[in-house]
Amino acid sequence: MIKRVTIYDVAREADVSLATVSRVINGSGVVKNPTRKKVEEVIARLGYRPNAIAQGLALRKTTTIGLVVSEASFSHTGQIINGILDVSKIYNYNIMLHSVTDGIVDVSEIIDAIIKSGVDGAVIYSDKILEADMDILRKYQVPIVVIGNKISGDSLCSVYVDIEKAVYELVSKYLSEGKEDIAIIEDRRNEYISKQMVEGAKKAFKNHNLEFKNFIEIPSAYRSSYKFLVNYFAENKHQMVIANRDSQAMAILNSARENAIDVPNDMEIVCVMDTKYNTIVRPNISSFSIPSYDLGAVSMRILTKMLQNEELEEKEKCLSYLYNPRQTTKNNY
Amino acid sequence: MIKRVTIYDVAREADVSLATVSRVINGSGVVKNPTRKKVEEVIARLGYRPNAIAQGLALRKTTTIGLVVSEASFSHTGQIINGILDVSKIYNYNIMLHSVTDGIVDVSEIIDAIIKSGVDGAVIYSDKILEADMDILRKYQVPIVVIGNKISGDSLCSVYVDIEKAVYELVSKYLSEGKEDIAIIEDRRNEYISKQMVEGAKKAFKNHNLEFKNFIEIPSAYRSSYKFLVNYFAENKHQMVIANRDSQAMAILNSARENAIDVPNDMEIVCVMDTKYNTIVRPNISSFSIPSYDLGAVSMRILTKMLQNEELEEKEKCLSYLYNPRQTTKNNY
DNA sequence: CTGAAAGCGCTAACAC
DNA sequence: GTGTTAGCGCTTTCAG
Repeated sequence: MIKRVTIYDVAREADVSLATVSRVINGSGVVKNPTRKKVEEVIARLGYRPNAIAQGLALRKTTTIGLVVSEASFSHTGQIINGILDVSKIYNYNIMLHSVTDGIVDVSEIIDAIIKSGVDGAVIYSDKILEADMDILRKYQVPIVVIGNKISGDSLCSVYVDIEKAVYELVSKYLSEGKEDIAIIEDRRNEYISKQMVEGAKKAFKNHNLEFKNFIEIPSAYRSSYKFLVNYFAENKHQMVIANRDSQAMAILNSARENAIDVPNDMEIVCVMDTKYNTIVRPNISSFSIPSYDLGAVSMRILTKMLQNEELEEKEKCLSYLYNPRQTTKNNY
Repeated sequence: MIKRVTIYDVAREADVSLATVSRVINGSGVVKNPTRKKVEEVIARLGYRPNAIAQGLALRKTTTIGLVVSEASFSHTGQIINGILDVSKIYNYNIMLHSVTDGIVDVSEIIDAIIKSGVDGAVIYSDKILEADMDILRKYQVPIVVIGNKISGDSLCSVYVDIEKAVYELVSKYLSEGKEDIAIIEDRRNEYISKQMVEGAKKAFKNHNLEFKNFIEIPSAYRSSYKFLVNYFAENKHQMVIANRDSQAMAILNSARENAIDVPNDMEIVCVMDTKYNTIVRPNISSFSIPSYDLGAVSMRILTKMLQNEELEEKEKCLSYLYNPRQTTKNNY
């Protein structure tokens, strides 16, 4: 950021005042047409670009929003980011990206960076940021939209998919068909979702006067759940198993095949997150489709509304999922 | 960004001057210990955080770097982003994320945003940003690191993997075994890589006095290459085919299975990008492993060096790949 | 319709 | 050691 052409240069060159230049670049106030033309010509000639930092200082807003994610490499997260990026472009916001990587960064540093950078708002998609952290942000007047958790508050909204309900409905269906040996696989990378899945199952079981107990936790000794699952399903079998991530569902599928368990006839599999891999793998994996891109896009849209004090119809926006029965389940419903 | 506690508040409360406060928060200059203590106490009590925007203005640098990617949802891109994020945390840089999505954003807007935001530097991983665009950035003194293309210049470095060489070696190996029916699948989303792959193959063929001609282009009518490939391999077969993305390799695998083509005995498949899905799918897909995370991490590291005028051992950094023969190829070498 | 001037919050000479 | 002050580049009253 060495010497660049500034508004002074433009003003001098066009023989007008700073104020006038400022008016033409912002379209604020009235400027006579010839004056405007002249200024615009100089701007073009000099290749002047307003310095957003200085604007930020003067206006006390940055048209930048902070985005916090846990892990950028999941396809689901990528989609969310894409959604946010696309909408933010439309409303001319910049995105400051932060990630909560265990070990390298701790949450307090991120909070710090967010506050210092003076973002106008933030979108958070991460289990790792807790209520307490968000309190700090709110103290600094940062409007926040949370993705994935149903939560709201003064300057806090959320966009989520009701996973609990999804699982509840699915499990209920199976129970009413008399299939009671249903298991849910933990997703250590998404504790919150795992919890919701279990809640949904519990409710469904309770309705049938049964108790849900097949929550399969991944022992922490395993670096990847994949390894564990391949072992587990070499020795265990359920009528139906629900996993969160595609790779988990695939692990189950693989070990089923290796152990001559027929999917879907001996064991059915449903995956919560829907990614393209679910339809690439054979058999195609039945799954809910969680609208990742929309989660991102909608949350960004809501944030823009908050920032412009527009009316919000609801602070907790629930996006609907679709159930896509494919080849790992027996009944299409 | 409403009224926040400023350096003035701290100075007044601690009964010292701005300069002193500035000195303690920056660790610059010398401050007597009791004074320092007092200031630190006030800072803590008031919850003061320096405003990075104002700092940016005063210092004419932002400790923010711009990151441009084509598409955030590929696992490969996600890994690159993770690498960049981790390193940027270490050196205390913020990341401003931009994506070049066809239709929604055009490149000139991104260039504009980057310049206006006054980033200290930029990392670009996108085929869509051309030389001409980078020239503009350089005119504005933005040091740039490009990922994926071998390129360099005044304030321009790059980090890449020599895909051409990888393919050259692989193809040479096959040719020397007398396997000449080798095909390469176009990846429309990564034209540059496709081009390199073809170059590598051409050279290898030329060495054997042969001509490479099986570059399979995906007709633009197809929204996804997956569909096309399933059709193509229902009617065609090669001794060996090389694809770039995992989903393409899987498409080939699927249609091979459906058409009773035995992989690897009737047809071998190699994928360039290595993702976890390559080892999840059965048979496991042989592939090169392109160190995505490292591409990101190294490029960010180089950028920090450029920004601090540290010595750079090379402006075009080539990262090495590994070849992982798995179950879609016959020979392990 | 346009210009002058006072900040926005912070840093960095330069004094004291 | 610590305080004073002049910017950094821009916006926005308030006069004219």
